Amino acid sequence: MHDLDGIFHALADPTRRAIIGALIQGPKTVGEISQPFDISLPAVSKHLKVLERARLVTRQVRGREHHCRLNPQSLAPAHDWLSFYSGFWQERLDALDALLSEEDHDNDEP
Amino acid sequence: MHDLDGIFHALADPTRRAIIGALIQGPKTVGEISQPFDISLPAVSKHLKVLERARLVTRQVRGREHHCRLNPQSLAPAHDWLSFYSGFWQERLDALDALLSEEDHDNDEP
DNA sequence: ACTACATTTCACCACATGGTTAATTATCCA
DNA sequence: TGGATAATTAACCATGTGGTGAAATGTAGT
Repeated sequence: MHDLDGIFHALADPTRRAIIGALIQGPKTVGEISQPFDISLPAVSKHLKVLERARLVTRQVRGREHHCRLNPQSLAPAHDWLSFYSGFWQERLDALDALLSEEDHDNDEP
Repeated sequence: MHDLDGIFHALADPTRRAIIGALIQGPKTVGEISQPFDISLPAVSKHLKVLERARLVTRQVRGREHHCRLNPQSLAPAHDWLSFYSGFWQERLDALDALLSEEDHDNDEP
């Protein structure tokens, strides 16, 4: 599986994005993470596993508490991918479109 | 459903990312899009529907051909989200970590 | 040792996903 | 009109997803 599959899939769920948003302030235990959400602890545990598999979150077990920490540099591949496709190419796509529609125009009026 | 759900979900599949990659050179028909892939036309059709729902691709029906066109500015929300979390915050997260581990250190040696 | 606590694992459910083949719709063209 | 072509829709299948409650695991504290 490509890295991007796992990263984008992890980001496609609003609960997981919210977990990331909560984790940006600093490490939190699983219980602390689950607190604002209206879902069971096992559900949160599963979300965390998805985030871990994508390396967006790392875990440090200290006693019975699992401290989860955001690993933002792992977002880089996704960010790079989007930077490549988003905005940057907009102008030259517009230019290409203009060119193509000119061609069409030429064909319409031979 | 939040926009980001659909966008990130659309991007989580390698076939769909490849379709986007193919479409960056300019509009293509469904047949042209499906040509490099080893999957059936209905499968491609489904992928295109996912991309359309996320507004990453628009379609213009001309006769029996459906011309699909990339809509890159629709990637902006995802790009913005990632810009916010990726890299930009890295330094201050590092600073926070340093601060926290100092505190821990203080606690270890009172 | 016993109990409380933090978290995971298990077994299950409803539903979505990505794929298939076959049938359908709609357009082009001779 | 009739046949080829472009694409979708329909019906189906295996697997994955997000959720649950109940049981299990492991650690902390008295």
